[in-house]
Amino acid sequence: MDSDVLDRTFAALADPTRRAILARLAQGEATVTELAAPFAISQPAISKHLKVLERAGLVVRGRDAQRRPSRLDVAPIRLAVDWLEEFRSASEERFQRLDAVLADLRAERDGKSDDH
Amino acid sequence: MDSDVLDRTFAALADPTRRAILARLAQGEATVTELAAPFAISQPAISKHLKVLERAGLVVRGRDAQRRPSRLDVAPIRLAVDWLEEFRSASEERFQRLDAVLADLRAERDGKSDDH
DNA sequence: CGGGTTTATTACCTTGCGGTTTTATACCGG
DNA sequence: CCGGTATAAAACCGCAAGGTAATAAACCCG
Repeated sequence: MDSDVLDRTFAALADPTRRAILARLAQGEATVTELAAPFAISQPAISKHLKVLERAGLVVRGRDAQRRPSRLDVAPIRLAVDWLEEFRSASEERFQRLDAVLADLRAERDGKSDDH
Repeated sequence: MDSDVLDRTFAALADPTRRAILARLAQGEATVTELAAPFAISQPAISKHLKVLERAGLVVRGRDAQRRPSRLDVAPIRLAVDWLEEFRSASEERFQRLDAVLADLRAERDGKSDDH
């Protein structure tokens, strides 16, 4: 299912620490300790967050000796935005149809005949 | 904090049942039983999902006798899209800077022929 | 009033999340 | 080889999510 990707992506985004990590990674690669520095939580907690981001495909990890630098992959973000945009346009389309109906009613009331 | 809104919005979107409910509501108001019909889960489960969507501000509920029709509010969606777009543009901006650096390096190499 | 319909509430279960501390692993440099 | 550094893994905790079944509450209609 493609739905699982959205599940994991939205779930990954639903945490402020993880969003901050992503924002930091938007500036470029970073190691775990670099990522952990701004936060008041422990290093294993950050590693867990990274694993969540990795499972969502938002983060890819490399290897540089002891370090495991993380870098971004925005592909899942694109999928999420696509879903949101399609959803929003679907709901707006509905309002356009509603507007059309209201316009028809107005036209009929004002005596103008057959237009649809 | 404005972050809580994002937390709740992304968390609400991280469930396929809730995304389906939202897609259904994009077509117009619906009652709980109407929303529950397509799913194999019980009515209280749907009511719980609706409460999650309501807490995220994505759904507003009315009253029509026994019925509690749900309708959409896309405002939190807009916030989520805003965050995603800003994030994506931030990461892309970084790649532009990287491109600029690489171009500089190339220019220097081609110009001064002063390699090491 | 009383029965039917719609929805919410309650109590409960299981699973997973976000955090901790502690311990193990892997690697570098002197 | 040894000490320091960076990261992962394990075991545990509290708590909330997502589900169930059963019951209550609110409302219409005959």
